[in-house]
Amino acid sequence: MPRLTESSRQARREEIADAALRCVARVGFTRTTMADIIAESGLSAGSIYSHFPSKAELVRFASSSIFTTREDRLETAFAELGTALTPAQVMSHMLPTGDNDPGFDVLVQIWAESLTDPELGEVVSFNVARLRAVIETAITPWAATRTSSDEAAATLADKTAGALLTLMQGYIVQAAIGTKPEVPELVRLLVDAIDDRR
Amino acid sequence: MPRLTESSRQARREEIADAALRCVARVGFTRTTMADIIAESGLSAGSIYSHFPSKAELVRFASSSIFTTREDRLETAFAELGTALTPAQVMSHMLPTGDNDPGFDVLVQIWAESLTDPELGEVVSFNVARLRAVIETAITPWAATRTSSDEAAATLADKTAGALLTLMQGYIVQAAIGTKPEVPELVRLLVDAIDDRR
DNA sequence: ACCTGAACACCGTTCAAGT
DNA sequence: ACCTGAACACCGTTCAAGT
Repeated sequence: MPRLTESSRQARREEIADAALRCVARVGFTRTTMADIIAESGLSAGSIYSHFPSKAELVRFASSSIFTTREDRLETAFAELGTALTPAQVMSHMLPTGDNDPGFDVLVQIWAESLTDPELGEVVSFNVARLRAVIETAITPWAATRTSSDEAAATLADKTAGALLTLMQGYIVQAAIGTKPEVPELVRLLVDAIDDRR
Repeated sequence: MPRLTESSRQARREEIADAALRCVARVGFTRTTMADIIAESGLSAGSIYSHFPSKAELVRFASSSIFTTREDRLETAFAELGTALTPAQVMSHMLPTGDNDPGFDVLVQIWAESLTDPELGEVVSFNVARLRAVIETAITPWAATRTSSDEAAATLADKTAGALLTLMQGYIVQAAIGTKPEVPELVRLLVDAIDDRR
């Protein structure tokens, strides 16, 4: 059999990863079995292992594509919304309130898995950094209106992006394990509660 | 062999759970194996299975004791600090900044596991509710200073407790997977960023 | 009743054999 | 080169046999 071209090798890897993601959507991350993925992909065990050296590596690949999909969607949304976004608007767009986003469950499971899989940890770190950069870019115009120099604006945007990320992670955990908070109310309550200068 | 008294049965269950928790501290939650727990406890497989019907049940028991320990510690700390706590002070006490708390990793792993184990999900829900109640009690005097009726104070304390919980969960995720935020700075940044009334 | 440890079923991975 | 599927090693659980 002739060697697959590089692009069809890549396509095959994505086909396998997609099968894995369909399993994850159905039975959860940790509970997804190689036998599930084998059945869902329609390939054989050996074939899958000729494309991925291990289940862990497959999971990393699939996780990475989950992150990338979210980040790309967000980047596009921010670009379309124009440049005058406040942090609160950014938060609202990152945390869609309508549908029961099954992706949140998967995110929490990936975070947990990354704590015992250093290589997956790197995938997570990389993507947290990218998401942070996306947020930072989106709020930089806002930061510029509150500071006097470009440098100060960059610092504020950077640090604020980190804080928003932390709040967003809390929202995701809360949405996954319990009730999904209302973003505007959450924000209002926190501001009322925490600002000790009032 | 005579039947163990109820209290020594209980003691044996805790002995096994403690062995499990030592394994979790060493190799992580998902990666802990029954063989590890068997070796660590010094008992045999059959013996452990005469005290717990499954690994899942053992994990639930151990998880529950992790939560209870944290909640008890917090309740005591709040009681000792007196009744005039602000939400920001409550946050600071829930998220110790000094040591590299390994418990945060375990919490994230328990949250993830609870998403595919409904019974563990109940354990988590129960303990989130208890933690929320502990926070609510601690901030009720503060809420009373900002409202005109007891009823309004109770509502504010309840909703604020939920918001603090969400922020705390974000902090825990952030601390587990990346860099631990500084609580005061996090709070200040969020307030500056999010309050659209300024 | 409580405990032991060999045995079983299941899941991740490998490998000899096909095309 | 890519694929197949039986075989292997490992892990959760059971069970006949001990005290």
